[in-house]
Amino acid sequence: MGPIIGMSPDKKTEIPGMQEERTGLRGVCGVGTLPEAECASGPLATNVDRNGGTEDEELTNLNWLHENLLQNFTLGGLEVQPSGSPLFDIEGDYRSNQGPSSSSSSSYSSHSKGRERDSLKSKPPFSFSLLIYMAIEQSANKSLPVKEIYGWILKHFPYFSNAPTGWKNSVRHNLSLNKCFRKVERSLGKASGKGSLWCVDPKYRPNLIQALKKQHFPAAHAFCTRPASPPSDIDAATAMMLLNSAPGHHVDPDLSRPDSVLVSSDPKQDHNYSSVALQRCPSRSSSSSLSSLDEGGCDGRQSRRASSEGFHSDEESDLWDKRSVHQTSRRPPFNKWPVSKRPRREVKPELDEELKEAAGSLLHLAGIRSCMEGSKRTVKSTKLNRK
DNA sequence: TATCACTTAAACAAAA
DNA sequence: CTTTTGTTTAAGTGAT
Repeated sequence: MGPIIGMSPDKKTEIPGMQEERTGLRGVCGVGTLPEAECASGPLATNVDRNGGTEDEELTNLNWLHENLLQNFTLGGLEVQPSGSPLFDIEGDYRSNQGPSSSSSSSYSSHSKGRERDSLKSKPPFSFSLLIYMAIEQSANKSLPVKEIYGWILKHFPYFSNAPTGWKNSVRHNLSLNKCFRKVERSLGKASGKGSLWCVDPKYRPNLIQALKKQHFPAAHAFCTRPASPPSDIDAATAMMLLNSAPGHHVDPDLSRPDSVLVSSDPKQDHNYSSVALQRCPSRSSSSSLSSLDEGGCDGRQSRRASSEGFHSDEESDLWDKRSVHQTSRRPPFNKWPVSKRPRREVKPELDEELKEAAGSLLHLAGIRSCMEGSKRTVKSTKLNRK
């Protein structure tokens, strides 16, 4: 049954060391708790980017971070980026907006063009789960039918437009299996149409956000020990509650700033999308199965293997910690930087500077001050924790 | 080497 | 009847 010949065709195209990351995360970045941007179908973004340069990956990546995070990664605040936002264009077609991207993008722009094409070819550094999450979060109603999810992905990651259609299957597969996504009947809203709407289970949102951040830029969380805030919209309360309740999460109540970046102070907290063990989706049959262990109740047939589909809920309470820790590194974002196999831990001194800069801007943007110290500590503690 | 997270493929059923 | 959507199962890859 499964693929026998080394995965899908497109997979072959990607070179394990230099592919995905370059893609366009840019656009996506704005995800988080997106406000009710009304963009469900009208995506917001216009992107720009393409980062990924081939040559200067590190710098490039940093630039990417800088720009992206700064301009778009407003968790929760992201909102609709006017198409004018240069940085929000993940798509391959570097739309006209590449104007001088604001801030510091000088370097970026200089390279960006060269990389545009890359983003078209490279795979997004996000897992399907995150892509779906982003799509949903950016929708006006925070729920989308699969078709629109496809559309969002295509729009933001042109890579898929050329990829074999299998990715759609993967998307559906994820929707079905990930506990993070819930199917809701489409009653209001789009009256007709096939299928149901899919939304993110609020319980898992914080985790998704964390995961997203980690994938974006693993070191990003280190920049802020203190999470900024969730979006200013209604979800804020929920998100805060969730985050606060989660171990290590502290959300600044005030952060209603749209552009704040939400970061977990706890390194462990990452991307265990399934934070609190809970049963998910009542509406879903076995989907949740992701973890037969945890929600054994749901369906147990997905045995261990299936459980690996991601997002498990913790079987053991402490699982969250254990898993999240390494989950983070699972899909290294820009990973596979030539620099080293473990981008996250080994930060070169030069990079450090870059990081600091980026961090500074980021923090500034997020309205967070003086977290560098904290972040440093966080980094250290992270390391310690990992041990 | 085992395990985990994630991806991809495919079969199938149900709905539109 | 065809296409889309949703669910499941199986297997491969890569990282730890």
